[in-house]
Amino acid sequence: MKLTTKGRYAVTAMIELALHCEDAERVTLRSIADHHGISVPYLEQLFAKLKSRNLVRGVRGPGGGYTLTRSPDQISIYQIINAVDESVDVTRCYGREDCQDGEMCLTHELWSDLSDKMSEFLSEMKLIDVIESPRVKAVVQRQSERQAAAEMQHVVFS
Amino acid sequence: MKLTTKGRYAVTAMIELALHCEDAERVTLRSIADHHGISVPYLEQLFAKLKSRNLVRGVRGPGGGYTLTRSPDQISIYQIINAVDESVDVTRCYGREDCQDGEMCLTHELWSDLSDKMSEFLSEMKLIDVIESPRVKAVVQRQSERQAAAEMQHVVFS
DNA sequence: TAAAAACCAAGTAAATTAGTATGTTATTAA
DNA sequence: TTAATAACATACTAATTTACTTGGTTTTTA
Repeated sequence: MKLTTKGRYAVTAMIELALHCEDAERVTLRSIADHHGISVPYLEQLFAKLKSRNLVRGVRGPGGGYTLTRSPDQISIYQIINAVDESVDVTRCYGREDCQDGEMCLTHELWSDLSDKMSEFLSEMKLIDVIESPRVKAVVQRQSERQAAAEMQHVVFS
Repeated sequence: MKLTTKGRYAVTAMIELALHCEDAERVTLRSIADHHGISVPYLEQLFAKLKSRNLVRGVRGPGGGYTLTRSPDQISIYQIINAVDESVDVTRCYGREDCQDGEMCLTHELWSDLSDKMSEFLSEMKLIDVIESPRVKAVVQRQSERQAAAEMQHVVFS
């Protein structure tokens, strides 16, 4: 279990999909990139992994984009973070004198205990729990209002 | 909140101190380094931070080493991890168009929510909870048996 | 048929992690 | 009093990971 900004990017991106999954709207990486200041190819790398774990589905061509494969209550934060942050080497102690006879060393033991609890916690936390938190909802509300205004301007001037 | 191998090293080292705190025994960085295959100067870096957060006390000279400043039920895993992994920049979105007017953006909001829950979880988890877990205890038991045998040999041959 | 988007691969810059080297200072035990 | 031990300190380096860049191809829609 590792928790870094990389995982945060993935969760953030998945939230964007979750916010548009009701109307089955496709979300482009371009829009996520613009919204959060991440480069498109970097997102592509992350989405390749999310796709291989069957968390998202990609649709090519104009009007294309990504959607969730399941509803946001079926996808845990753990799954997302685990998809992009590949396995950490908890096995650093393997092959050392302290760890012979197939017995694992103290570090390994205790960290995997801790890691398990962490994983359990993040497994229970679903995407829907995050997007339904009041604070997040308030921000989404403000953003969609602002976006509506921007779109209106766009329609007028294009 | 960040969770990497660096934090794991720090927790591991603190466990070593916790295991010897009853008899007020001092633990040298040398012994931790040998035990876990980490370099002494790297541990020194970590312990400088642990010390500045007042989690450990160092005693110089022969017979010296480190001890905990408090009992293991007074030190949380969160405190340890936070001491060595300095603040992550959750503020990547500051200053962008989306985030004007002092309003924080969605990413920031949801990740800090997640981060808070994580921190809460790790704050509740004390050093003593880890060293008292049955699986960890079993390993400590085996190690101390083996160490006793090694020490006996050492006495005989030195 | 042109544009939009996913998809793909290789390389690079920046940051972080982990380690090395070379000290000094304080303390203890011989 | 002196040698050894171990904390404390600083600067540099190697390795790894993170984030980005570049330059494509393929698919699909308007």
